[in-house]
Amino acid sequence: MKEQVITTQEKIKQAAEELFMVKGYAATKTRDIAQASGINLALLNYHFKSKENLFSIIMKERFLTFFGSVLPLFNDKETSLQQKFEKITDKYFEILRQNPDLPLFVLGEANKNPEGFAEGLSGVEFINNSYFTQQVKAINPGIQPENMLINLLSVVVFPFIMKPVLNLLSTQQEFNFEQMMQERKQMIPLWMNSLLTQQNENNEI
Amino acid sequence: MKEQVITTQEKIKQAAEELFMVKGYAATKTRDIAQASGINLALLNYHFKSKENLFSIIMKERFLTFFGSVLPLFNDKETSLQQKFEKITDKYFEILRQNPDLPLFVLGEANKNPEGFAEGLSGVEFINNSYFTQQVKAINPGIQPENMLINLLSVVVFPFIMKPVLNLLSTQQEFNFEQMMQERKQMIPLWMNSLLTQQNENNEI
DNA sequence: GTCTATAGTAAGATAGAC
DNA sequence: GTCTATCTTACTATAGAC
Repeated sequence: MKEQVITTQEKIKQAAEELFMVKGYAATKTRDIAQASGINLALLNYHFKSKENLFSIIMKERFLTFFGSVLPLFNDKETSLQQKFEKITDKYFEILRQNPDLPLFVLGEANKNPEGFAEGLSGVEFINNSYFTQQVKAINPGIQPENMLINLLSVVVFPFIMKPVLNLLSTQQEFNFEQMMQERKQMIPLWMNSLLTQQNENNEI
Repeated sequence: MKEQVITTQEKIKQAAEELFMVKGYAATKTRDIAQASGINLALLNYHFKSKENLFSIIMKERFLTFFGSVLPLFNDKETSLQQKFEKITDKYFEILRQNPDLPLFVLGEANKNPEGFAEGLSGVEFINNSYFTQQVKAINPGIQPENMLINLLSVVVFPFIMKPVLNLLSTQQEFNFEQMMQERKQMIPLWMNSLLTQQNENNEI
């Protein structure tokens, strides 16, 4: 185990990250960051030059956390579609459990500042005609592959985004977020499978 | 057609809504709102007392737009599950096409301020043991009904939230958001159907 | 590297004339 | 109802001592 010397820079970054994620850029004040870091306001500017710069550094790291480890799985030539569904689900659940505020932060910023967002993603291997796309086309040519990508990300990520809404449910009835997520993690690959292979029978229910 | 007299209050509210949605509360300055409304800063406070108050009014209206017209559909005793899937999808697509920034705004605020969020939703008929829930249990007791609720909302709403990400895709290949959404609107009810009725066969693909 | 003190500015809100 | 001008506070950033 490497010696855990937490530098001042690290302390500031961790505190800033927490605040930016929860309150957003504009609502986070440099004084709050300084206080949460246990250091002085001037020191923040000494280390990071400006609030804008500090934010930019953190944002790029978070973008990579959100996309970097998952997108490559789409292009893996060694795995079947079924395996992709499983691996992507597992990986994302792991990431999102540790960073529940990540999706809203990343997607919110992507919305407020699309240019900076695109720039922050330089270096990320993208979906562009990925192997995933080819596999979907091979199995079901009747569906746009992008829609399978979206379906998968939707059912994995969205529950974390709507957690506050779900918590409203839990005050009204017996409801357990963790228990629900466990079922999801297990079921999502099967669900994706049945989406992909459904035969448009449209059997009335 | 009623005479379209847009009052000053309306002008301010519309401008403020636009700005709050795109930039968020803290990043939106009262001077920006005044300018976008074509009126003066003082007049904003004359009509709405404070920025906080103006925001609170707009937020509550948006919460109702987002939840009010859709949640009752879950409790409709006259419609089958299949019909619910269709109606909810149609209704939400209609709302979200007109208000593409709505989900991020509502869910972002719900995250930053859960108390105010819950408060703003007083009066909304909720899912609490809805007829939808009973129908899901009847057809497939092996799935938590909340997870079907989440699945439906996920595949409907999440594409609007990740639109900026999808736009990145479109710069790399031929990709049309509208075309994709059309397929989704048509397919989502069928997808939901096959999720619900799948038999856990786990056929390898 | 870290602090105190302060400069400089931006933001929300109000006073008071019309 | 609407405006101009102004008050007051809060914020980012820097200067300068240690």
